[in-house]
Amino acid sequence: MPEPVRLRFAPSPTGQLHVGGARTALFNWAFARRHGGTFILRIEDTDPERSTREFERAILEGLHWLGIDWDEGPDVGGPHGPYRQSERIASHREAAVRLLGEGHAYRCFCSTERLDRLREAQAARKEKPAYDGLCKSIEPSQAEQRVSRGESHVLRFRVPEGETRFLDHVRGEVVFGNREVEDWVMVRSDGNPTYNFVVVCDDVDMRISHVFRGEEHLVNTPKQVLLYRALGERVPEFGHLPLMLGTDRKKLSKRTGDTALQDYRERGFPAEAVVNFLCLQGWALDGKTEVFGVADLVAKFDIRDVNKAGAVFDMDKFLWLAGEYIRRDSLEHVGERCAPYVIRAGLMSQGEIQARLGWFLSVVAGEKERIRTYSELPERIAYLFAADAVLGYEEAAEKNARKHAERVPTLRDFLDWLRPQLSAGVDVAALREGARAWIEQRALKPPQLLQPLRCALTGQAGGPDVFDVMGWLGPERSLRRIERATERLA
RNA sequence: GGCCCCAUCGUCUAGCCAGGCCUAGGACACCAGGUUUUCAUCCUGGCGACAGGGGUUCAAAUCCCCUUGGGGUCACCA
Repeated sequence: MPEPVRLRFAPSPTGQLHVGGARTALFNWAFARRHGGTFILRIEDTDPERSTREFERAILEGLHWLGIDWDEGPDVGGPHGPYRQSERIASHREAAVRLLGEGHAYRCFCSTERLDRLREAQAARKEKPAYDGLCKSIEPSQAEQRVSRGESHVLRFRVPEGETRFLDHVRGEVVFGNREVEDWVMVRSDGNPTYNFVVVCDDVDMRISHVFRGEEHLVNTPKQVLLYRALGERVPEFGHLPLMLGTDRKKLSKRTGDTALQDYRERGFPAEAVVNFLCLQGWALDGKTEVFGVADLVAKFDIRDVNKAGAVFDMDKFLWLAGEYIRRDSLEHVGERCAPYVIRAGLMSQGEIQARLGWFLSVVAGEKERIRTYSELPERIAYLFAADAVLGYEEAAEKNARKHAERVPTLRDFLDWLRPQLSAGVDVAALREGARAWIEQRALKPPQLLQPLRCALTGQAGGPDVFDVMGWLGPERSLRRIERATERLA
């Protein structure tokens, strides 16, 4: 284990934090914490066109939401800052000049047009598109002259002969023939450095010991290893995480579903469930335990236990996990999390929830084991807020009610019994017991009363105990709904 | 297409590195039954995989090779 242990997560603020990126961050963080190392957040904003502070903020917030913290970063500072690549240009420039002086890089004056033509021709001949090295052999002095004349150019890395091998902690030894690695652009014609260049410069400057990232970066690694060597620096340990796949088995993309962490947050997935699910994509705690938290991850995570094969994102399992967390959570907390969705749906205001917190929590308790995400609550309890006179009946609910031929007389009889019971409000427990006796006395099967009653009160086929529902509705509304059902279910 | 990576139930995975303990374990989903006034929860059971072919070995899911299949990547994006 190289010391000190220093890992980083380096997102580019050109969009929302991707769930795959979130998992990468999580694994890097867990490894750092497991080994008492340092976890660093670095913002890769070298693409000024697409990078925004807005996205940067959203990414930081998303990571915080997952419970990931960092020891060094753009917001907290640290001894190896700045932590935004755009602010590290001076150091990049210095490295570029050095590489150029030592012959590890050269100036390339080829125009974009020539490069395009080159690639076209190569494609036509079914060759791999790659830079042909035209400018490789230009004398440095001659190159400097052309530069002083103001000729536009880029800086390319001079890839040596031979092959490049490195040990990947997920995959084992990986070998690339250097002929497959073209002389890639380090610095653009506008003077801005490219990703493959800065990532190495910054990882060197920040003394990064382990680089764990998505498998899509595997092919970049030889370029970077070569650069570390040219710089005379220690090559970090690598680990390329398997891709997260859509149901089409391709890299998870917007086409196959929500890819932004924020989407899941907005859909009301508990953060702990997201973390848990992300862990399960490519890693397992012990092969048996499915539900576990960050403490277990930190205690057991080993990069060598990460799977090599890509993992298909299984929404069913994700939803199951989310529900599992909600079921295990406290009523108060679930209520608190659900409240914004209830408000957004226009069911209650913040003030109403506060004023009737006991009532609200009772309703939440009734649905807690049924919802899988916080956002599922409003649609499930909307019937409580509907006007009694226009409450709609779901098809399945009405079907269940109409199964019973004697539904209307039964409801009428029940209503006669119920009215006096409700004169002093709803005592749910007493009502439930009373109704049970009532059913028994008439030698009815419970569904004969309860299914029409459920339809009358909720218009839904499923849901919590009907007597709880009456408690929530209160006496007047309960009676009104049952009265109306004696007509509607006729 | 070149290069690189990968391959256990439909899906996530354990087992593989250190070959026998594997009649391949768990979970999601699905199906059946039980509990419940319905739905959900919960409980029980079922379905269901070592991609194919060669080797190595007394013994292979585990090691090697080939085939097939899948994926990633081929920018002055990151």
